[in-house]
Amino acid sequence: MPNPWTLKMEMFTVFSDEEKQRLDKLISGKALHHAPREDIISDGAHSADCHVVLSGLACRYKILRDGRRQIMAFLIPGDLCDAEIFVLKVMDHGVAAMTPTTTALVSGAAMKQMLRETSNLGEALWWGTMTDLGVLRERIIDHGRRNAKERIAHLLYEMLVRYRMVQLAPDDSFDFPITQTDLADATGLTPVHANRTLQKLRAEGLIEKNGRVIKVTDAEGLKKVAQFSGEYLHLDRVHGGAGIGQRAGDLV
Amino acid sequence: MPNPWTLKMEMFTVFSDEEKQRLDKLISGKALHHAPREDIISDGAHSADCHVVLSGLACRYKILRDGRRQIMAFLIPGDLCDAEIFVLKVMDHGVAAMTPTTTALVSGAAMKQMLRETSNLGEALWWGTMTDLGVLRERIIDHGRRNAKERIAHLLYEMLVRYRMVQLAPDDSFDFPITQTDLADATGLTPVHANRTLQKLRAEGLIEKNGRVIKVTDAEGLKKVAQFSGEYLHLDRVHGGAGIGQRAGDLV
DNA sequence: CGGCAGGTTGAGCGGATTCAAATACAGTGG
DNA sequence: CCACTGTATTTGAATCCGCTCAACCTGCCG
Repeated sequence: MPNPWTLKMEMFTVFSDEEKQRLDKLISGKALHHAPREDIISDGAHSADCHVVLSGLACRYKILRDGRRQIMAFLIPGDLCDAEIFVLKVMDHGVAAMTPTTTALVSGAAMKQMLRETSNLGEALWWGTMTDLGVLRERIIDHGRRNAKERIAHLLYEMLVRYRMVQLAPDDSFDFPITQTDLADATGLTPVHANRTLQKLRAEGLIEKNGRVIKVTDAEGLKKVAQFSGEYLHLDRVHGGAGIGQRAGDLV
Repeated sequence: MPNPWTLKMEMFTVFSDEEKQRLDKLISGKALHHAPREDIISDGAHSADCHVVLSGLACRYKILRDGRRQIMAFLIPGDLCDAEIFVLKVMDHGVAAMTPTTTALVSGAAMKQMLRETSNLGEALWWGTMTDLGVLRERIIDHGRRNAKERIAHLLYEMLVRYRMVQLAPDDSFDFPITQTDLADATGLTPVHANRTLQKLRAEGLIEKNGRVIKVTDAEGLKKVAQFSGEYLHLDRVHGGAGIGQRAGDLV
């Protein structure tokens, strides 16, 4: 089973065996274990190396002076936590683990060099950054122009697609053990309202929650209420091989 | 007077004369003129080259199926419209002129090469992309955790700082001829509510509007209402020279 | 002068918040 | 095994921020 980082980037390109091995080697170095609520990188910190999520769930967040918190993104296996370290002095937000999470510490120098290459690897890293931008823009639309129900539906559907990318959504269900307070901080709602909205989505038979796992019982329905359109994830593998395996676009 | 693109990037680094000339040359090619409301790049389009705003005002936007519009970012002189063209097949949003706008068409190949360089230029381009990410994240906080007044104040203060970067905010006033409907689409409010909120900011003596130009009459006050903290713009010139000129951090 | 886009104002409504209390649940230690 | 504790979820009721709808005003341009 390939590592999630490779899996994710293969949504964009096709790697040679050699390239895959190179990626494997990069993340096979030091693995870090983070307890829930522990910062993986703190706001204002700097690091020479960067972190790739291997398992678990993390989030980008920022806390305002008056204590209000906003979660700006969820990070799942395969996601890069801190691409900014290559040029910026300090992080302008924090990244924290939400569940027990493991990350691979990847040499900043090696990453930087890879980004500079004209290769599948360099392109794929770029693609990751650009789709991160796309995801953030979509979140702005969520908050600005979608109501509570659409907003939560959109977030959940996006998570479904992203989990599918790294093959962690068997049967349209995925491990997503966040509290409703976390969900509220991510969607810009209050915990109470997040709760009531979630109940509606369940009542309409779109999703189910069994403990830590979310099961999307009506993917098409959820997609429809969310007005989801997956172009912003750019899952159109450019150097598509001869029909081997699943086409990336089929995931949305 | 240096071009705005160079000016902006000099908030991050210090260019040699040679580097400045190279930038000048890059944007001295074809200049494009765009009428208000005209797309500079359309959603779904692809281009081999990319656009740098030289004058005027543009925005990134997306329109939902039901007609709702969200403006995700404003682009002012010095801003790069479409860094994504290097790796992505198509734009996942549109960029439109809001006023008569001129852009320089920069060769995609030349840009791509520059990004690959280990040089001040390459770093500066990266910095631009990373701060774009920061700005988007801040917009998410705006929408998720700030009320109408804080939100508009935050946007306006950010615009002030960004106009200062390219020396277009003499006396804390800048040309920002957007309609209240545009402002509403950017802040996730309705035009009516944007109007009332704007009135409050004026009544409190924080801003003034004279025709097309916004004058920030009480910068400190506006900053306070907005709970503005400028770290996310990363205006800390790394290779700072011997105290020549204004320190970038003084702009926030 | 008429037309039109943008700005302003008022009144009523509603989605989301706030505050508060009740319930469910998991872990811990006696 | 159960009482105890802290955390998360659920429910209710009152309130408010921002929305909707609609009218009116203003400045600009043909």
